[in-house]
Amino acid sequence: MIRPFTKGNLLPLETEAGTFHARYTVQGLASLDFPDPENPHAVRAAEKPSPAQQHWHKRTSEAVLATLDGKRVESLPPLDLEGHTEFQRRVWEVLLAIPPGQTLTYKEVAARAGRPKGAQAAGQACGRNPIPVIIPCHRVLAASQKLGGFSGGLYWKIDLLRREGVLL
DNA sequence: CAGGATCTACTTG
DNA sequence: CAAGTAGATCCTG
Repeated sequence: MIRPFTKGNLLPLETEAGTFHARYTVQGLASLDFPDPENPHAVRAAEKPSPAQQHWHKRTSEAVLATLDGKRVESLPPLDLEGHTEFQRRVWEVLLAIPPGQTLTYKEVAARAGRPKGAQAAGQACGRNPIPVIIPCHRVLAASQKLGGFSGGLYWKIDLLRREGVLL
């Protein structure tokens, strides 16, 4: 995934599942990328973070590691969701409230975001989530209890759910 | 206006 | 069951 004109500092985040990359602006965590599937432990960048960013990165790392372990996240860094729409932010707020091991359907997410008939729009918003894992878009399934989609690759959706003990 | 990480309600093998 | 069709819905660029 190439992001040529993004701003902020990109910091590597080591896990047993590979090296994620977190990007921070002056406002907080702005995006999280999955490890490179070709070379999971490759480090794409290690820029010089501000003290605040270093502090945030520690919390991000703990949150990602906890989620990979199926555990509840204690605290999050500030999230920089600027540049997105009202509806998207509402959907992401809904996702943040889903505990590990639990799932909602796209329809339920839409309803909680205030648009009971906007299931497809909710799916669209999930697909644009810039901070997967932390904003747990993997905990949203189709109404048929089937998987639905996942922009990070369905492998990750299955793996993250399995780590939380969700059976499909 | 077309296109989605959808849903429901069909109909057909 | 699975797969296909059709229409409804609504946010996005």
